[in-house]
Amino acid sequence: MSRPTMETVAERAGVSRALVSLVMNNSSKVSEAKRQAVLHAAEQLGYRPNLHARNLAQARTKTLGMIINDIHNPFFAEVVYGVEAAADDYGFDVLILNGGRDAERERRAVETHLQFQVEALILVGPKLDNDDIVQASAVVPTVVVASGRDNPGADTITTDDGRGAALAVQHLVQLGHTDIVHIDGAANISSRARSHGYEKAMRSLGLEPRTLRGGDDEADAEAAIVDLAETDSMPTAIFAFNDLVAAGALSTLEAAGLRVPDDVSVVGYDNTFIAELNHMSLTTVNQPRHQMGQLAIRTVLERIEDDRTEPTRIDLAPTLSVRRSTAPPRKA
Amino acid sequence: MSRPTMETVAERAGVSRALVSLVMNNSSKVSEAKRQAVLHAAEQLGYRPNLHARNLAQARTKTLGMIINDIHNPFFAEVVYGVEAAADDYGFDVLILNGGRDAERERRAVETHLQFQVEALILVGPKLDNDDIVQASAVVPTVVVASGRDNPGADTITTDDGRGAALAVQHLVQLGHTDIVHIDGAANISSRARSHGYEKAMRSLGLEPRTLRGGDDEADAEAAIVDLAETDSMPTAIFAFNDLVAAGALSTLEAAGLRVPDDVSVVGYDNTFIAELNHMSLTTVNQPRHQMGQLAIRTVLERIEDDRTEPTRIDLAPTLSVRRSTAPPRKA
DNA sequence: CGATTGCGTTAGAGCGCTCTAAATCTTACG
DNA sequence: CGTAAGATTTAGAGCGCTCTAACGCAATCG
Repeated sequence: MSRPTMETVAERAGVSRALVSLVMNNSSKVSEAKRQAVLHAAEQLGYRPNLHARNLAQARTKTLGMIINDIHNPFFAEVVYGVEAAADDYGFDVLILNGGRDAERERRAVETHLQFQVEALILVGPKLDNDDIVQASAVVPTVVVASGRDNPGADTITTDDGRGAALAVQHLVQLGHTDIVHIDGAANISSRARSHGYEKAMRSLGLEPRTLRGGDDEADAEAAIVDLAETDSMPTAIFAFNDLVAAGALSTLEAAGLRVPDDVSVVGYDNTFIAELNHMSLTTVNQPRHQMGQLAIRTVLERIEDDRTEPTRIDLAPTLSVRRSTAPPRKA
Repeated sequence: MSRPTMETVAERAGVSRALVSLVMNNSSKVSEAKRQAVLHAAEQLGYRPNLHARNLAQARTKTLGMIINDIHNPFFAEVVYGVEAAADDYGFDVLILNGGRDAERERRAVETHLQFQVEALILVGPKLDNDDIVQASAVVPTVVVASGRDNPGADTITTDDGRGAALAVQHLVQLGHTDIVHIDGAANISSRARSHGYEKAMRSLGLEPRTLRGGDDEADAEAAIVDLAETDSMPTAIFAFNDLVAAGALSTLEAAGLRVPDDVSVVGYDNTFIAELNHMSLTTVNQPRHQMGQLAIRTVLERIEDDRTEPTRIDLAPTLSVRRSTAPPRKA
């Protein structure tokens, strides 16, 4: 016994299929009597419109596809809230697929979304390389929410990672640090912009940059820190790719008998709630995530309407949230 | 210029539409020559099957709908990974909708999923009440991944929250605590089971339970702690509804000048990565999240195949992860 | 060599819905 | 009372795909 269709409802209500359709889309040109009859029949039958049929018939889906780098990372969660809130305002549904931090999985996710005929693609912190993104944006309006890299052909919403990194460096230098190491984000899309920013800021202040390979999260910081400890080249401050890496640094430093911020200052990036936790109290660079999500939707919907050709680039200003993981260096 | 359809591909390859369909579903009864021709034409045209059309025609979608309580909570993220991995094995796509910690939003999410003709519903930590869940499961196989509550009509994957709470209490009592307060999860689906477990465990050890209203996350712990501090009835140990609440407790306690674990011990629930962070180092109850996700899929797919009538109830055993937020109480 | 088999291919109906154009019913007006 | 103008309602085609049944054709067999 399969689900009731419009036909079933129409029969029950004693009207035509087309009329049921009108009621379901609450058209204004239906008499109140028939409307009630239809709604009543639908209710009784537990009728629910079949979105696939509707999408096929309408040749549009009012659906957006979002792919997030990693649901595990709270940074992305807040972008999602921004996206959803905005999409809701415009009457679009948002389908979320989890990239799982894997370019290949993301590629399949893009494919799935396209087959679902989403009207636009929102890539949050994609692992995909430029080619893939360009290719996707040739099929459907695409916006990348992330940072740094140029994404020819696709719109991007970023915060100025170079500036963010500079904020971190400046803060540390003002505290009196000169030996500042950066643990980067490895292959992460935002990594390059942040490390460039860090290096540029260091050099412009006459300091020698030192960048170590990190990654996405806690575990990825460990190797770098252990390395610093073992080679006896521990700096007085560390600027990490993101809050999770910073958290990992915190743990590993402590495990190595070093205290934060007394022995080493640590700065994170993203201002996730982790940084806010009193016990972490991590100085970090803040990105306006909610706003980024909203702008992503707005950008992509604009592109659905008119079709500009030049890509939109929105670059927001990061800010620094100073907490207790940074302090002046120990006097030598 | 709209997207190419099977028709277009068929023309280009000089075959019939049906043949293209066979190739796309890689049927074995297509000659190699034609197969190549079709694939080549599809490639050239950038053809991509329209899932809506396919779903309509097949009357099945090979898609599962998942609703998670809150993407912001890392606990759910790991369940998601379990679900996705398992679904992948069975060739099902998983659509994620964010409940946003709001019953009304979840209700809409269920509706959206049903309209998308998902073949099953996976509710992770739902805010929905029983009626809604029963109603949904009347339409489509539904599994609830959460805890505690009886959900007549729907399958459930839980960890035994009563047991988990007891583990926490026993641990604290063994350390010598007798004044243990519980901050609950308010309207959360798992809240009742955990607080019942706590109360039962306390009583069975001859101790008087004290339960305070909490909530889902950091912010929700504050009022409870402030209240304890102001009424001068601070216990020697706190058992929190989840890790986020525990983290909030940690912050607020510290802000009130109390040290953890010296003045107050704190136990969380969920063993999220937050608890693991060295700086948090939270003693907490662990749930096998990944496994829960996998079992959810298995359960729900089984129900799609045969249709048993009795609901499946899988109740997994929690474990305790002891870290540095618990210690013997200060000697009076 | 005609009949049989089986493989590869195709025609055509149908999935549940929307949308246009046309049909029907009211109501208003001269 | 006839008719034009609206207001409602409906028939029917079509969205892109799958699936069943049937078709053509080459290989096989007695």
